[in-house]
Amino acid sequence: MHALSTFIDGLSGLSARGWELLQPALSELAYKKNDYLLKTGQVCDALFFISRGYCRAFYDKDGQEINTDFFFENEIATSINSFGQGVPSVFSIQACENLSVVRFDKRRLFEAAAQSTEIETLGRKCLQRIAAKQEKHAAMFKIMNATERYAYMTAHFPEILQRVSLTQLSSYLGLARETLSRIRAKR
Amino acid sequence: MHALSTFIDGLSGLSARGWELLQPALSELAYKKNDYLLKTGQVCDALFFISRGYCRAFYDKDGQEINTDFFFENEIATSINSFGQGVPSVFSIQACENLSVVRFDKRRLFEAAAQSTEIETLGRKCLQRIAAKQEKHAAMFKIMNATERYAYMTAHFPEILQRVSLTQLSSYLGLARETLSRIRAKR
DNA sequence: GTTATTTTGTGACATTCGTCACAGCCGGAT
DNA sequence: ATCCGGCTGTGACGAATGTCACAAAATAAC
Repeated sequence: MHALSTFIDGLSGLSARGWELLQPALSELAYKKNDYLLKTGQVCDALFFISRGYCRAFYDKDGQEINTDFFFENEIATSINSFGQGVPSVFSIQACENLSVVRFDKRRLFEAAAQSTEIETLGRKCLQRIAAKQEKHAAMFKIMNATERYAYMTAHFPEILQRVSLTQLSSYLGLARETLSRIRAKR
Repeated sequence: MHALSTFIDGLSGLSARGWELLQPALSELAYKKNDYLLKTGQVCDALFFISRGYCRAFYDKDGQEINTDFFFENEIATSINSFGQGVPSVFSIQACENLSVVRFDKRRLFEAAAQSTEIETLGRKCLQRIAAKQEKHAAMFKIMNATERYAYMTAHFPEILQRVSLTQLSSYLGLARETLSRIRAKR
């Protein structure tokens, strides 16, 4: 739980009472590599705080898997659309390594938030961070070409480069594996 | 203000007291076509609820303007990164038509939220909607090619097609104006 | 240590897309 | 009516990217 409390302190913090109210919503879970945290078609009823390992969100386009996101330690993995609107998720979330997570149960989280403004604020800040990540990521595709996108990733998210295979990374950057390989070959 | 109250009711609603607390944060403003709501480099200290007209967010890539977003009636326009983190915005927001907006002042909004959980909840729901929009939009670039992106827009956001010129739309879809013109020519 | 399996690199070629140039069209201003 | 500016379409051509095929390298499994 230590990683989680550091994460929460970085957002807006919680009083002792806030923590107490939050407890019923939390559970520590372990996933094995390739296990699913969420499958396409399911309604996402939880947030997953990643404490160790990493996972990916991917979309199945007639048999071909396209990665739409990666979640590393101290990030929240979820489908915003599914979680927020209560609709089936259009993508899956799968562990890429053995994974330790803290699961936030949606129903219990909302109950806790209803009793404590602190927790409501925490949820807002968390969403703010997710929205900001998506805003930047969406802009990347409009502003940059393939070479620039790769350079941007190496400059701003070197961790992803180190831990994710190029095969997995290519679809996240919106290009073919071979193209990414050739971009890297040019210096 | 009627459009705003309908919008808020659609999120989570507000009691009479909530409305009263929110008032000091709100101001009705009019922008003329081509006026700026936010300029690159400024810190965004407000949310803009669009009640009439529409505006665009665009990034300046060495002289060339690239549209990253459009905001129509009953949407919230802002830079999440700048507003949330208090950092200078990397893009501008500009009126594409004469515009009527309700401005939410950041400082006063936070004061109101501190006094009322309702308003805090409203902020969270609003962010949730923005995050969901970005999540879908970012996925579009990874999952679809140019032709599919255009077809997706016509199917899901016909309003944008009707009101935004193809010249403006092309950069939003991540392609050259001429390419969009040719995609349309093929049936 | 050896064998599978996965990952990465590379060549050949087709397709898509961007860039430049120019023409036609439309609407607003005078 | 005329002019002007912005928007859209189109041709020509080169650059970028995708696809298919296969080999080399790295990693995992036994």
